[in-house]
Amino acid sequence: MALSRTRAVRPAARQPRNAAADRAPTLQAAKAAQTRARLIDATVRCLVKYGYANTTTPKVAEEAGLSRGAMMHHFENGTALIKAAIAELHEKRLRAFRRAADRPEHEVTDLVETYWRQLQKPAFIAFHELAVAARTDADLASILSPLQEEFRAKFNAQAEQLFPEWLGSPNFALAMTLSQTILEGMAISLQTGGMEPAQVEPMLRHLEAQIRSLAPAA
Amino acid sequence: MALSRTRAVRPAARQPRNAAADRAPTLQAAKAAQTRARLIDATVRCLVKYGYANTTTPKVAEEAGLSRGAMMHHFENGTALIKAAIAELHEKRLRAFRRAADRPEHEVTDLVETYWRQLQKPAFIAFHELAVAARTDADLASILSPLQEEFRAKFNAQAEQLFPEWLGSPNFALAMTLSQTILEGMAISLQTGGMEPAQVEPMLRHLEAQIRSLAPAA
DNA sequence: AAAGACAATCATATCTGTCTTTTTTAACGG
DNA sequence: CCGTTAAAAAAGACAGATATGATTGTCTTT
Repeated sequence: MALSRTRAVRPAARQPRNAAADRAPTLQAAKAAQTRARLIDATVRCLVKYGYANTTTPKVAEEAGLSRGAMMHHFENGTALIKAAIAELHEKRLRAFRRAADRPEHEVTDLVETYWRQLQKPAFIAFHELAVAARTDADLASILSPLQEEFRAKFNAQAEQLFPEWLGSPNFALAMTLSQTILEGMAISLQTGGMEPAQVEPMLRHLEAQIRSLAPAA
Repeated sequence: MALSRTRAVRPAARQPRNAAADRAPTLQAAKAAQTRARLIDATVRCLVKYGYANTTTPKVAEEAGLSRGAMMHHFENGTALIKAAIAELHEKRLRAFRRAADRPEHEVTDLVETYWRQLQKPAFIAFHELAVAARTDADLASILSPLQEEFRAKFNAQAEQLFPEWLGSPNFALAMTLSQTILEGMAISLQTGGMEPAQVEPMLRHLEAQIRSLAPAA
């Protein structure tokens, strides 16, 4: 996709057009929002199937079952589409954690299981695809970095709220980093052929034991 | 780079030409080997600087200080260049381990330190760049997969040889996977902005403690 | 003279952004 | 209630940029 900056200053045409426009509150043109969602979804699917580099506007349009012209009507350029997809992925990650936090039982190892399940979903693959691309793409990085920081902060806050007994423990940050590193590292290694799938289960159980041993006396 | 397969069947011209050719053992034209090495080096540098997707033949040629035409003289197409770079990276990884094994002192945690240092080098970034691209590029994957498996095997064999007391321990595989996952996961997270650098040291120390506690009674 | 190293150029393919044209569809007045 | 109309949606066409493989030409070395 390459995220190229628009050369000329477009005459400010076709602004993002928030679903519920200023004065016309309800419109059948709320269907536009649905189409936009369809395009964003197609973008994420393309990220997973083709990788960031090969996620081109024609491919996304085809994946969404639309013409490229129609697609450009909803997103003025490829950058806008990627931005929207990133925002969508980010919110999806946050929502998933909120859901997990709303569950009644809060076992220490629930976080591990929940996050691991998260990492199996396409959203994580797409996000990693973007994160890797951002390493050599300053524009992409400027979009992604703040969101990554926000996610880390909310992740920690969520965990702190779920397990108040950890509050103030010097082991808290370590346990968080350990969990994230191991789980995300495994997810990536699985995708890129770096590790054998048979090792996943033992690793999960070991991590759970680790966390328990790091926990302060309840 | 995209690793596209050559369409027509080239008339088998210009075979790889191993540095020391069959009968003409010594030639000043061994400079060709030097140029090839320069090109391979430039390729790795480009992988780090621009990422796999943006590592194009013009960029590599420029980085090597050669014309693209000259480059095509040494590597008939971009695929051949990438293949050579992969082989180079693979051998570099293996050599680094052999060097580490030749050192006299074999502390348990030496492996951690040594591997972690390895992961800071450009070679690992380049390799991960390739591994991620291979997820959606079957041709690249067919080249990379066997090498990854070979690396894993040699990595384990090396460790087993260095620490014979682990032999037969059910914890051995776990310790190996744990080390690889944590260290590689951290290296990637650092590159992609997924974790805070301040957390690296505590993680390294924790991993070392982990390995010690997994070790069988000496 | 012959071969290899190197350079320059050509032709093709694809992606991107922009512009123009057609089709659909919702809104409004008769 | 329905037909007209204007805007939105969709499709298509076009030019610029860039990457790629291939071809041809030049110069040095043996």
